[in-house]
This record gives sequence, structure tokens and C-alpha cells, in this order.
Amino acid sequence: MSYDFNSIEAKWQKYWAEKGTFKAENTSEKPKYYVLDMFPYPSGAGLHVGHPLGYIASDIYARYKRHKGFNVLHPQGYDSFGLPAEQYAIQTGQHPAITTKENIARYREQLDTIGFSFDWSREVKTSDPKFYKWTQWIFIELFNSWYDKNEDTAKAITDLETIFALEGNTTVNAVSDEDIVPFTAEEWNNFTTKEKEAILLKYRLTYLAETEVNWCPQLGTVLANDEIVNGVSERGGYPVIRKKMTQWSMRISAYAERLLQGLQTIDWTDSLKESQRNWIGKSVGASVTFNVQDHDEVIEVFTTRPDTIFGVTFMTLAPEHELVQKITTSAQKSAIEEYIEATAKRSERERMADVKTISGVFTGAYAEHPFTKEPVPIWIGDYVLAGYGTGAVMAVPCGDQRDYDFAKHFDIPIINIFEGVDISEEAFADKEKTIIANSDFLNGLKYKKATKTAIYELEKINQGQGKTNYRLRDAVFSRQRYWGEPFPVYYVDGMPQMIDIAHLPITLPEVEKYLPTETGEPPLGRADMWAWDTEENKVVSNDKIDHKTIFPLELNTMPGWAGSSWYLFRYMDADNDTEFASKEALQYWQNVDLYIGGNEHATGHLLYSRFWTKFLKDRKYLSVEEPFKKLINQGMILGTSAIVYRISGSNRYVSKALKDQYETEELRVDVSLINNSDELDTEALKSWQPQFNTAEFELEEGKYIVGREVEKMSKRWYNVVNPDGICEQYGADSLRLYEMFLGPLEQAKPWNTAGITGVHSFLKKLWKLYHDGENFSVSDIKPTKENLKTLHKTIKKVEEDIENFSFNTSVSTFMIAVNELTAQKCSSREILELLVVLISPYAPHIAEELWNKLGHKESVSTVSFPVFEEKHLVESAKQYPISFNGKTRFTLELSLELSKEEIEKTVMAHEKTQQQLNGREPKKIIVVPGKIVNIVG
RNA sequence: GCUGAAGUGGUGGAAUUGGUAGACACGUUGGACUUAAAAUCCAAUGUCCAUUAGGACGUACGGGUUCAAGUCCCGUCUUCAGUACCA
Repeated sequence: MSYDFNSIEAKWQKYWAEKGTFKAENTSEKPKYYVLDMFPYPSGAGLHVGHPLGYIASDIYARYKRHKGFNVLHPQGYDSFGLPAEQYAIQTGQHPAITTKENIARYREQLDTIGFSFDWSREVKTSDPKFYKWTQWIFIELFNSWYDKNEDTAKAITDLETIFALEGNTTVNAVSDEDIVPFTAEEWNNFTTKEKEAILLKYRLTYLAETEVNWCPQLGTVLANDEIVNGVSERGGYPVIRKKMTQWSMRISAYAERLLQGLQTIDWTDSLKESQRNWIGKSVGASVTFNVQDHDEVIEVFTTRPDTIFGVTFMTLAPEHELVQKITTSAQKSAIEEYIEATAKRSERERMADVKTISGVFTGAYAEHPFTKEPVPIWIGDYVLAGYGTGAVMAVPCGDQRDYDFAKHFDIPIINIFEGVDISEEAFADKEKTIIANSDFLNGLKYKKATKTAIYELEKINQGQGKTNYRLRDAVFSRQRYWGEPFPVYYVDGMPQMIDIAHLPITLPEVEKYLPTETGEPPLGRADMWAWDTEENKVVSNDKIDHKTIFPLELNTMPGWAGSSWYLFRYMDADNDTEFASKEALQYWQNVDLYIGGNEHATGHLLYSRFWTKFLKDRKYLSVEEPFKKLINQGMILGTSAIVYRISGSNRYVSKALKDQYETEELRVDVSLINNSDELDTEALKSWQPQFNTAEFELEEGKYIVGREVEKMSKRWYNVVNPDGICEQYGADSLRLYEMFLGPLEQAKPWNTAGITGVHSFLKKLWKLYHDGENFSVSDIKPTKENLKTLHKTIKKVEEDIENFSFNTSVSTFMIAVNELTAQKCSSREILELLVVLISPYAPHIAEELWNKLGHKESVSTVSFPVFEEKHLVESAKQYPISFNGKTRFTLELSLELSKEEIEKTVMAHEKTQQQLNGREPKKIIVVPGKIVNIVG
């Protein structure tokens, strides 16, 4: 009976599905373990061999944990809102829901082929109204919350209203918009409803604000900071410009410190934590206010170096700074305006690319130094960013290179305030290495003390205070798209109102086209009336909502990261209609123990989901502070593209070795046309694409050899390898083993289909171990010492490997074990049963089949993991290399039972040792038990 | 520039964390079985010298610590990833 993997795999996949083998219960005597994959966006292209890598790793771990006696939650779902389906809808008119449904069906089919132990009864789809009902609910919760800095927690907005009514807002220490005006309780109580709403909006954790956003004209939408890479959109690579728009924002900045501190409590890689730290960008310093001479205005700056305040010789404002217009003198007006106009014209990208050119203009105005009262000229310059700090800096040319360059360029004086430091060539930025001079009360102090003193003195004259600044900006939450969650929001008198929770979900309306309206509204503007209650036959809501005639609805939709920020909790109780998940389920499953996914989400999804988790905890819906306890980034599997060389201007192609003799251009061709030796099937190429119909080839040694290039697996490079084909030809177990065998999980590595024969023949050998010719055959004879040694060596190594996520080395361990047992002609049931269990996380189908043939009724996945016993590994003797002065001369077989001294004695007595020593006395003898003997002469 | 990770055969990668470097696999070469191919099995395979026995050199490069270094320390170079006028 041969190893018929196709029928074996189909059989057990059907069995698992029918029996619900991997269904997790929300109550159990066993300890819980939650293993989660980053759920995929179901794209039209389907899966390539790179996608399942992380899923296979997590599946091995999940299966291992089941063997170890855990109640394992291992679900899967789809991040099914997104741009590609919408883009496709714009082009073809097909509703994104249909596209998405088809793509999901294809994904599911492919995933099932690989034999994952997912609990599909908990499947979630972010575009499913049953799911996004709760995304909308969380949005409403955020709207109804504010952040109390005193207690460092989010609270209900009704609490804030109560405080306002009793005390006004002066006692409140909240995270809010910056333009808060103080009011008393009496004033509050006299405000109109609209005025009250406008004020509350400045405190809510999701709020509407006219903000400068990243607008991408080609995509017709705004983008969050993490969706922009190098000044162009992450998706599509289109230019992004700054534009003022009224948008929903998430007050993630309220959580900056907790997001930073929380990193210490989770088991993520250093590089990932570092990315988040950089993104949050905490800097500690002071805010300092400078009075402007002959004006009532003050300029507030943020600095990390208040100790250098006596080195200030000028100030620089961002060109966009609001004070620029007010303080500019008439003599400088035209120059300033010209400069501002020129800066505005430059795109973000140009400004970023060109950091070397120093530019700026003097405003004609002067500020007053807080201590010396000397006049300080105020400049504007585009090296100061409007978006960071206050958009203004106090320039200390002796201590900051940018200020230094600016001062040199415009001939502004430079004061040296550092003891014994030469600043004739460049600024001195090393704060730890000197003491302050030339600085009145700071003279002779070191950086730390000077900073403290400076802040103290500033506070005394009411011109500054210690301040911590974060780079993290509030996240824009509106998208001008169709295929996303609609907001549960309508407007009365221009103020946003939440639709009552009882009416959720607010489902997406049908539209004729998926483009913005002619008047520039988002696609939802094409629908007349929605949020319609079909049962009552009226508009859903507290009131009638009709986007065109009565109350306007919010026409934006939520961004892609909305659903993915909380989906991990939905898996715990995926069918719940009354809560996002029941208290009991949340209490039982807590959070994700192991999360596996790509590292491209470092500053997006992984930050936003931490934010939402903390928020939901603050509002008492969760008891955990972090969503993902341990996180592993799997590396990308790269494609190996095949390149042919076309002689320029012809349809003639030359083999790789000959390409330098001609002027050629490189063309990528489909990797399926190439055999294992890089040889191109020229006939297949001709029929592959019309342009090759008449191709001629110049061969080397009768073959056309292609060039190879390792790059990202992508349709456009024709280097995509499909897992279905691999499963059909070698089986899912081979695919699973091979993906693990390829290399360390975290590392990027190229795919090479040729190598799969290695693991495939391993499975065949494994199969053979249980068969005598055509018949299944194991015997009841007692295992030999050798058998036991092989088995326990393997148990130990595999268990260690899985715990350390070194899945690649355990595949090798299995191969060695099977080779050894084959050589030992082992047919002992006792050994072979345990071996099957050991292998089952990696190759579950063959394990299940063999387990069944061994006469067991239950699934192998329910069996305990084999227990390692040290005693089987004890060896009676070992080869010791005998070295003289570090150089190995011969080896001796010595018993492990011998003590160090006995070994020494035996070695010294040996004739070869005496030969080597030649009568000399050894200086030192080093014996490492079980390893080595080194004699130093 | 800064931050993080990493440099080991023709290739992917091992090395119990300081103890015989190159496990395991691919590839290559030779052989067996076949009319042939596939499949399977066996052998060789870091480099150099040597007919053999054996020897020398070898983990990016240069130093150092140690009886012993791929592993630890100092310096240099290279690659990849992230990030950038952040005051």
C-alpha cells in the first residue's frame, strides 16, 4: 500500500470538519491558550505559498498545545473591507460584497486544502453587518467617552457633563483639543444645546475636527500617517498633499504614555517595540513662552534642552504658524508672503527630499528673552514643522546643528554657552559631556541639573514649565470610500448625533456607482435614504434620517483598521447578538497568547488594537490591558523570478551565459516554464504569451538557461507559486513540512519548489516504517535500547524546538529519527505510536491515518504529547578527542560513568599520550565530561 | 544620519549558547535496478596539498581574551529592514 496522500488528506479533512474536532468550548477544566493569526484580506489573486507560512507555524503550535492539555482557541476570519474590491467595483460595477464573497470562498477552499486546525464555527468577517454592528458600537462608546488625566482612564462623557454643570471646566484635567476656553458652571448651564455639544466634542475620544489631513487625490480619500510611505500612498504609490477637511479623529494621543509603558509588559521583538516607541516619539523637555516685543502675543515653544536657554540667538516659526501674519513688520511683509507661498507650493515629498537647502525669512519682529530680556529676532523657516510641538522653536545655534547651519547661513550671531568646547565648525550636541557657561544662574551646572534649574526658574517667572511631548498624532478616522463601515451618525444643526444602539447595525446602502458624487461628496452621497428600518418601514433612529431632505447622515466610512482593532475579541463569542462578546467568554479567554503575522503592521494595526483594548478596558468591557501577549513576525517568502534576455529590437532570446555578447533587455517569464536546472521550456514559452509566438532562441549546450532573481512574490513578476498545485503534487503535509524546513520562521527566504522532494521522501519513508511491503504492519515486540534512544532524543529536541519556535530544525530531527528507526528495522508499536503523535502537529494528515491504522478510534489530536525520559539517552561510552595544546591528535573511547580524575588517569596512561608528551610533564589537563580532553604541554 | 537585525560550503540552513564547524536537505558527481525514463537505493561532495597514510587552511575583514572562539571584547566593511529637518 503506497502513501496516497491525496486521498488520505481529503479523508481526514472531511473527518475533522464533520466531527468538529477543533471546535473550542468557552468553558473547560483545562487551561486556556489562544493562538491567533493576523486575518487575511481576501484578495482576488488567492493565496500563494508565502501566505500560509505563519498559519502553518501557528497551527503547529496550536496542535502542540492541544497535545499538552490546553483548551486551545485557534480561529480564523477575514479582514474583508478594503480598497481592491472597491476599485474593482468602480471598474466593473460589481458590488464589492459579491467580489468579497467570491474571494472568501476561494480563500477558504485553499486554506482547507492545507489542513489547518481552525475552529471555523467562530469565523468573522469585518464586512459582515453582524460584525460591524459592534465596530459601530465601539465607535459610539468612544464618542461617549473622555479621558481623565488625573486618573489616567477613559470615562463616560455624562460624568463630564455633570462636572461641568457643577464646577465648570477649570477643575477638569482632560485630554482635549487645545483651544479649550475656560467656563464656569453657571456659564455652562446657560449655554445652548449646540454650544454644549460643540464643547463636549473637544473632549470626546472620537471627535470631529477641521484638521490638516493627508489627502490623496488619485485615491479620492484621506490617509492616516501609517498609510503613507515616503510621502506617497502605501497603496498605489500616489502623491499625497496636505488639505484641511472636517474629519472624524481618534484621540489616540490620550493613550501615548500607556501605549509606551505597555510595551514593557509584552513579549514582542525588540525591533517591533522600537518601531512603536519611535512612532510614539516621547520627548521630555519644557515648554517656554517668549513675549513678542510691541505685541500682546506670546510664542510658545517646546524644547528638550531648556538648559541651553541662554544660547538662544533667534527663534524660528514654521511658515504655517498662525502668528506669522500678525507679527510680520510691513517692511518684511512681501518677502514673508513670497516665502510662504513658495513653501506651500512644494509638496510634502519635495520638502522631505530636500533637507539640505537652508531657507528662511526674517519677520522683522523680535521676541524678548525670558531672562536676559534681550531682543531675539523671529524668523520663519521650513525646517520647522507645523505639525510637531508648537510649530516654533527657540534656536540655540551652539547646541543644535540645524540652528547652527541656519545661523551661519543668515549671519546670525552664535553664543557659546559650553565650557571648553570649540564651536567654530559645528554645533555641540552632546549634552552629557560638558558644563554650562555664560548662562547666569546655570553656570557650572551639568545638563541634568541645569535643565531642572532652568525649568524651576521659568516656572517662577511664569514663562514656562516642564513638558513631555509625543510625536504620536491623533488618527484620522474618516475615509471617503464606499466599502467600509458606515458611521452610525447623523447631523442636527451641524452637530453630530449618534444613532441609537438599538438600531445597529447601520448597513451600507446600495449605490449606482462607487465613485464620489459630482458635488464632491463621498460615494455614500449617492444613496438617497438609508439607515432604513425595513420592519417599521421608516428611517432607523431616534428621528427620521434622510440624507438629502431631513437630517444629513455621515457620508464617510471607517478606515480599514477599524474592524481589525478589536476582532480578536469577537472570536471569543462570534455569534453573540446582544454584546460584542459575553462577559464570561471575555473573562475566560482574556487575550491572545500567541499572535503571528507580518511586521508591516508595526505602527498601524498593532498600535490601534492596543489603543482600543486599553479604551475598552477603561470602560470596563475588558479586563486586559494588552491584546497580544506574545507576537512573532513571520518573514516573507520570496519568489525566484525567471529572466530571459531579448536582443534589443528583435524577438530573439539568448541564454544567460551569452547575454553579455549582445545588447539585451530583461523580461520576466512565468516560473512554471522553468525546470529544476533553470532550463526554459522554449515551446511552452511560445504558447504562454502571444509576443513569444515567433520567438527564436540562442542556446548554450542545447539549453536555454534563464537568469534568476529573488524578489517579492507577485503576479507582475510571474514568480507566484500556488499552494494548490503543491498540495496536489506532493500533499499538504509535504507543503507544511517544507514551509517550516525552509528556514527560521522570522527570516525572509526564497521559495524553491525543487527542494520539496526532500521532505516528501521523508514522509514516504515514514509511511514505509509502518508497512511491511503492501501491508500495514507493526509488531508488539519490546523496543530495543536503540529504539528508545532515538525516540526520546527526538521527543526532547522537538519539544524544545516547538517551545522556541524553531520549527525548521525539528523537521530535520524527524528525518534523522526516521532514518535511524529504518536502519534499526524498528517495528515496535510502542515506539511507532509515540512517533506518530510527535509528528502530528507538523504533518497531521499522515499522522491521523497512521494513528487510525494503529487501531485507535479517537483523533490523534486529542492524545497527550509523549513524555521525555532522560534515562534512555544515557550512553555507556563516548569518543573523546584527545588534544595537545589545542590540536587533536587522536580519539579514545571512554565510559561516561568515569569521573574526571579517572578519565585523566586513563588518558595519561595511554601510550599515544606518552608518545606525545615525550617525557615532559603536562602543565594542565582540561577534561570536559562527555566532550573533550585537552592536554597543555 | 539614527535605530534594529544579520554576514557560516554551489544553495537553504544546523551547531546543546565557549567544547570535534558545516547537522538535515537541495544541487552536483559516480554507481545499482531498468530497453528507457520516473521512482527507489548506495557512495562521494568546505578549500588546498598528498598515490595512500595523512596534513594545512577555513564561519565578512583586522586585532584581542581563552587550554579552547562561528559564539565573548575592540575596531573596520557589507547587506537587509524601519525611520528621518521631532527642536
